[in-house]
Amino acid sequence: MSGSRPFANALELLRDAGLRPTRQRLALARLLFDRGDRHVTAEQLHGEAIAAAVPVSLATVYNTLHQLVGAGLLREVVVNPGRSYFDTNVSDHHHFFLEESGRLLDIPGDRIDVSNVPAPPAGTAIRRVDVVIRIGREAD
Amino acid sequence: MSGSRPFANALELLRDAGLRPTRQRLALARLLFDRGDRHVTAEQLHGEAIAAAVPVSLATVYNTLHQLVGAGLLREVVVNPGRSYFDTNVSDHHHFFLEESGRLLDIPGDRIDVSNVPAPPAGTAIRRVDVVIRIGREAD
DNA sequence: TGCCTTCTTTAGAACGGCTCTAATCTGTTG
DNA sequence: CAACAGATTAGAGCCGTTCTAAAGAAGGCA
Repeated sequence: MSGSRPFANALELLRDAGLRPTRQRLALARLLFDRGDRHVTAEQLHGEAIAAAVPVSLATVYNTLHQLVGAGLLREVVVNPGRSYFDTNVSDHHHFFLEESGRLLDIPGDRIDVSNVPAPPAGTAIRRVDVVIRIGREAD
Repeated sequence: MSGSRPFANALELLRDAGLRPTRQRLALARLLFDRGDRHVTAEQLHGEAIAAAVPVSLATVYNTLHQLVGAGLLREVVVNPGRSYFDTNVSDHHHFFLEESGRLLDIPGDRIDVSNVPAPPAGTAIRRVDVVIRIGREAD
């Protein structure tokens, strides 16, 4: 009963990120990080918080998500115009995107090799390499 | 003076796609395909059409862009939440995305190797593999 | 403990990109 | 040239997200 214990961690996690551990942020952090890797939209998370009897406004959900992204605890994944996903897995990895259902699935970073990448333009550096494999029903 | 001549092609291009060559569609097709590979947003294209004294509504720009995507003549690129880019290069290739300016740069398909890709879930097939290399000012 | 400052939360308005609607217009076919 | 299907349009509407200004909580310090 130790290791990456979730409950106590939400507090530390927020403190380490320099965020005051408020009721709302604690609840959101737990919803996000207590169940392993997740891909949630702001609205989903908001719904879960409400369902868990934690009244949080949508604005706060967005604020918190962006703060966690800023702290490197969350990653924003863009696969769909007009909707952002937030990924609790911040390790090096990529995604399958199921176009029909809008679901995301992780692909471990070591399961894909991206090689032979050209150098970025002068004065710029690579921030991230995103591989999105769009999949759909077989035989379209 | 032959080959992929632009002007005459706009007509053919639309007919081959099963789209009536209307004034608006012809103008948009020329703006899109007469200058080599481009990455445009709907609003950009709309602005160009207006500037070229071709009165087109934004709704028509969207309609036309989607029809061209459906015909395989254009490709939608999603890198930014809340804004779509349309890419006139439909060959196999990938992108640099300059986060500061919002610009896209093509990377030829043969300049990147994506290998060792896991099989997609049963009953699904890969539709496309998108690699987006996000770049920013050096030394962040 | 209570006060004070700072940070956080909030409802609701606002925003931006995109889509829809229903009326008008234009290409095309016979 | 008539007539119909398809295309265009202005403007309203939609949806995810952000902004605003005011009220509310955390934490520090006397």
